[in-house]
Amino acid sequence: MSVATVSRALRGLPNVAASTRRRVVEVAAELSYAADPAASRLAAGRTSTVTVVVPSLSGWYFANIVAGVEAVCAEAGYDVLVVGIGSSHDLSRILSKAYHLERRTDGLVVIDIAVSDEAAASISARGVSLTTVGRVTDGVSSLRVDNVQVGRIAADHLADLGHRRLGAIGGEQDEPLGFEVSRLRVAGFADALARRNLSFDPTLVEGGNYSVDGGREAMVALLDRAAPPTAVFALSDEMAFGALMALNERGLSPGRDVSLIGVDDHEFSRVVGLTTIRQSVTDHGSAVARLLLHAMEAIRAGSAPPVTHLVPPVELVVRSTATRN
Amino acid sequence: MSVATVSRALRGLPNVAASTRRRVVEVAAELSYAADPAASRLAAGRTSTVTVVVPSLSGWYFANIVAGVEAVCAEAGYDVLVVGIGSSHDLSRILSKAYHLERRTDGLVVIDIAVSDEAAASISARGVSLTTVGRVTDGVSSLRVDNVQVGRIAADHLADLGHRRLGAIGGEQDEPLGFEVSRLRVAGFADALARRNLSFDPTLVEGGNYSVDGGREAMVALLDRAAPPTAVFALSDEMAFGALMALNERGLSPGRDVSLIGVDDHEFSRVVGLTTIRQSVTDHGSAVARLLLHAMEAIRAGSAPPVTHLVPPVELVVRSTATRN
DNA sequence: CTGAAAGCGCTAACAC
DNA sequence: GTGTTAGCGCTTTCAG
Repeated sequence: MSVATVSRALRGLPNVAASTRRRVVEVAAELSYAADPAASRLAAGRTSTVTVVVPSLSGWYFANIVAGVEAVCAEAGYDVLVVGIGSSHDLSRILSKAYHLERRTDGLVVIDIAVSDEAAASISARGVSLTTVGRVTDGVSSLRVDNVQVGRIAADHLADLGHRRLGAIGGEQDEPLGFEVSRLRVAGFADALARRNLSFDPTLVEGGNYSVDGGREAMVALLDRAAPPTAVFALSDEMAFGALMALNERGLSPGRDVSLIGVDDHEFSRVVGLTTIRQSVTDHGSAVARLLLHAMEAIRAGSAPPVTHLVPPVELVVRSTATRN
Repeated sequence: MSVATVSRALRGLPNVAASTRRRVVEVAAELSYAADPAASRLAAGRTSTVTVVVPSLSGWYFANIVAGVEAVCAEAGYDVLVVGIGSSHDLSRILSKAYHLERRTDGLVVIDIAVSDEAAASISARGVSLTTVGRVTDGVSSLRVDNVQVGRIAADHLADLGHRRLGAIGGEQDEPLGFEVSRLRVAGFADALARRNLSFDPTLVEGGNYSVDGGREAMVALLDRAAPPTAVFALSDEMAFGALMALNERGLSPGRDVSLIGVDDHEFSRVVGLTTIRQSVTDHGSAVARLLLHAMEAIRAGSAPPVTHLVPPVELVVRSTATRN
């Protein structure tokens, strides 16, 4: 029996007699033989590897997305490569010709990092599939929550509770990784207030850098205003935790003195009774990985990959940090 | 100029005239040429890839270790592959002959998963370097905190505060991934108490599964005892957070009614004032990655890889959840 | 110090 | 359906 037949049989290609295939598979199992990945990569150009590009791995949000991606890709037989692009702000490193992206990976999931149309085109030209989370690029499958709606939900809840002087803790002036998330959430927040003819003072938005410390400092800054807000919208739970610290340090009680709402429904939100807007981050990771798997399958079959934009729901979770004014 | 010379020049091998090398490097930069990773893998057997094997990616501890590993490996020019072992309890999948471990990776960092002597031997026989975190195997470089000491620090602190009836929240009866961590911490805890002639009631240890929910349930179970402990040692901060929830639910105040100490110094510990024992997890990841880099370098140079066991320090961080009895 | 040539272990045309 | 034969793009002897 020739190597070619074995190769075909093992990969489920057509033009192999059922009986032949059966025997090959059987013997392969017996010998626990499988194709050398390095060799098939070189010969076929297929890597059986998926690459996740994240700004950082520490941080609840990214870690959970990656966990979701890893779980489904591993299940599907792909290796998963993790690339942290730290503060480099873009994808240029892995797009450089010398990096040989297409020799390293079959698919890319890019998390909360802007992918320009040119970058997407270049990736696709190399035969690499692409999906994004948190940001959308024309013609590439993506997953993102409706951040405008997130902002609206926060504003509506706070306004329903009778709050009129509202603040927010969000991204920095200099958005490090192109988090347009902050902009959208704040826009939704302001919009919902406007619809109610409530005013929103944009100077009551403090940068919180999506970290506990940043949230703490932002809350301190807000409390130091001449007229501090009676309620604040933290754009992530981690920043809300920092805000809680700041309140505690001043002897203020969340809910009683200042209302607070976050976003994420982090495991610890329950611990401190944080009212928040839930998103199921690990599920987002799994979902976007499945999108990628489909795209790679299509490419392998020679058809155009489907373009799907997933917008998973978010949900208000009422706990005790936001109360009637 | 022949391909062989270029190959040698670019990889810094000897037997290349300085002038030749200079020109090659120059032209390569100009063309942004670099060797195709798939091809060099096949030809040289070197992958320039490091694999991190973790029980899970969600969870603060693992995510941070991986972050540390990724940062230094990427810096050193290695791709980093992440393999979640989930509940499979061991490394068998990646050790199977068919997986071709040595064709996928140059080095392995295995986190909190038992590596038997045979497994280590098999890995090393394939020319793959190995380092571990949290557990140690003979002859393989590792990093772990002194978990016995962690337990002692907790016990000493609580005993110093006058507590005499102590409980602990730790691993499960059926240790899922071979966390001997729990055993060691509890052993150190009991030992420190014994040295002070204080008794430790082993039935006051409840499994908490290293999760918030698990910690909560464990604390509930402890509170339901006929004689509940006045202080409890949670073997991780995440479990301590769950314990805090349980206390809140019963209207009990941490510190005042029941003292609590954790382990990790999670970002969130400051938020709730959790007294804890700090370990710098991301640094652990970086440190173990450097160990691996050295080992791989040695292997490449044909020398025996050095075996180093790092035991980074831990540190008591006094906050407000543990107070005088 | 440099070049020629033989693989690394597969996959993909192309014949049969 | 199956076998044969070129490569995939490097690295690595081995001559020179």
